[in-house]
Amino acid sequence: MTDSNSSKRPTIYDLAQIVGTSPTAVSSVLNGSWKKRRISQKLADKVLKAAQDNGYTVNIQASVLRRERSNIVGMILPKYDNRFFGAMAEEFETRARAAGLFPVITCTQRDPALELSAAREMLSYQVDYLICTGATDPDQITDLCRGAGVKTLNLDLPGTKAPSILSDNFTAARDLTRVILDACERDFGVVEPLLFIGGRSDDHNTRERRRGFLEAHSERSISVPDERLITNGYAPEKARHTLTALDHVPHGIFVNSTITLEGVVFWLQSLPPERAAEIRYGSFDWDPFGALLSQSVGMVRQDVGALLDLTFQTMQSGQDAAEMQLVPCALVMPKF
Amino acid sequence: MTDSNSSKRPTIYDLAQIVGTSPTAVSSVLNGSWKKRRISQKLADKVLKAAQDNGYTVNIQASVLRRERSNIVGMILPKYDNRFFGAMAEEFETRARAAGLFPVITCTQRDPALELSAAREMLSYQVDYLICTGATDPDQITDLCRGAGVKTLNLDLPGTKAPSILSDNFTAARDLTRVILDACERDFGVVEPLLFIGGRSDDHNTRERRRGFLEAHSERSISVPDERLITNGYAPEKARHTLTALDHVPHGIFVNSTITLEGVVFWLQSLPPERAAEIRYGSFDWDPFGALLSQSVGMVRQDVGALLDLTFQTMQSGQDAAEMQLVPCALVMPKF
DNA sequence: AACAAATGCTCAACCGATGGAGCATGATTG
DNA sequence: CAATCATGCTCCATCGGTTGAGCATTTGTT
Repeated sequence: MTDSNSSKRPTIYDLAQIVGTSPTAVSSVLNGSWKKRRISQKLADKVLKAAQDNGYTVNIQASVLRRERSNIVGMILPKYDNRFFGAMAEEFETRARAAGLFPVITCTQRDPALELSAAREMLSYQVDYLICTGATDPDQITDLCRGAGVKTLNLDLPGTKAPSILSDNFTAARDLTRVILDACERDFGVVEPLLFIGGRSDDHNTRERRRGFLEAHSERSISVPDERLITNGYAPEKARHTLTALDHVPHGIFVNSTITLEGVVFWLQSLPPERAAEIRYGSFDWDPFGALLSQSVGMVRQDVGALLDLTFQTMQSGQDAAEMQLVPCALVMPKF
Repeated sequence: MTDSNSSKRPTIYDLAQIVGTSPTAVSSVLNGSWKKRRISQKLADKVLKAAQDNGYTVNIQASVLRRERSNIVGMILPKYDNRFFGAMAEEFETRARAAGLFPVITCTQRDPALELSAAREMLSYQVDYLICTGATDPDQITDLCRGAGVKTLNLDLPGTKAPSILSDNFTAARDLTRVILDACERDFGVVEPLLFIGGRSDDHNTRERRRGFLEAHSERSISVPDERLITNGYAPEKARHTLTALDHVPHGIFVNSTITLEGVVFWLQSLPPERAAEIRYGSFDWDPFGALLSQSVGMVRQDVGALLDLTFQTMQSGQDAAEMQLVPCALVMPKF
């Protein structure tokens, strides 16, 4: 039934002994190449039963060591602390398994040094492919991996040396801006430049979103003064302090991330209710609670499924060129 | 500078050739055992430089295969979609790296079959230790791993065959219930049984929280009718439908998870404002947005840091007995 | 019956890193 | 000056699974 004496895990050599055959036969039965190797059904059955009975699990390390491909796909991810990255991780795992691959994810805390050492760790695992999500310096990682013959792909933030897949930040930001402008006009009869808050000006996505933000304003011939564009980081406290310190906050606010939104909402709650009621905001990235506040007029929800479909498609096609592919976002409107 | 010809990654054999020494010397320099092996500083420097120049990374597969310990610690996790599990994953990775171990996390979608196959996969990776977070059937996994000589630990949900580390759900739920009862009395002058919503009655944590909930009521001699205890799952839509269908919802609601809270808040937003203003809720598990709604009177925030400190401590002590250790939670009160 | 072809399996080398055993040197000691 | 010891390194077997080559034996063909 179970293993008799040894506390160690059974190997193909143990199973071979039990069944009375060679390790080669056992290996080929267990890895599925037995048909090609002309092993009889009868022997295969015996081996499978023995494996079952003895709780055999293949030693991936040994297996990968011998083969040329590891079937391991790595993903590095900045954080697990918001819905977007959480969904990316889950969907990545699901798709990898569906494709018969082994996913390995590690999170890098938005720290460039950690990103690099994480990439190195992935190489140690002999990953066949590395997906760099939201990496600060993806090109550096691409270089590192290319030296080891491993292809990479940049997800969510673009690089210049590997394929990049990201959301169409510009279009989504433009559409979201329109919605906020509409809401301000509808609810308060006001046509004025919105406040853009959150993100960093050196960040590709922030730049694209700001471009969409400005585009929607210029469509309506609204000019946006520089002080309405505040990109001093993602941190919630920063946003709250900024808003508190501002002597005039417009009716409409474009919030550049859910993490910044925390600060905005905190600030909102500190206002007298009649003042809070005069605010409308839209946020880039979706959060179930953020969407439910009454001042929320829309949220951009990135299409994680499509991003990852395209990622796997690109990966499996072997495409290696530094092309950028954009995926449309959904604009989620309040349900009531 | 970089590797000259081969697209393959350099091995210790390549470096040995480059430096003009033996693979053993290279290996011992790179893994730190060179002092003990009486390799000269001069040779060590040459090897390190060659490794640097050629972008060498150790082949974990080969290394693990040869050694008896892998230094890999596995964690299985139900989901990445809320702050609690996200924080668990991040803190686990941080602590593992700090201890010189390699973390591998995989998420199992609350699916018992996936949990088991994930555990099997972890064994394939030769993990030295497996942490089962929120597993539906942890004992089965413990059995599987024990057969392979791998110790496990149950985190967040207890098992009966391995050490279990979890939050003190009872105390936290009792304290949270007190706070909600207080709020209802203070704000509305009402003393009545609260509504308990969310979770499953076969789930250990839900049972403990319900026990705390009932304890707080009985302290005040409030009896709770059965229909006030609704544990028909965590899904947000379920909670919303239940609340909508209820002909009388009390002023105070005990929400058993942030995922259920989504449904509660959705329902709240659908009420006329004057009706919504008559509700107070507290929630088990913390979410930044959930905490900011005006009806929120408190949230239990599990102490992820302490949970993982204790986890690593237990792991490193080698303690193997099926003991249960409880970690106190924090009760986060609204800030305004 | 003679030969070819298919069937069913085993052998042995190998993947890359590791660690015990061992072998030259040069330095130290009685 | 032989014996002892420390120093600095190399050799080789090994971990467990994979794969090309190869070897009996059986089956099919003319």
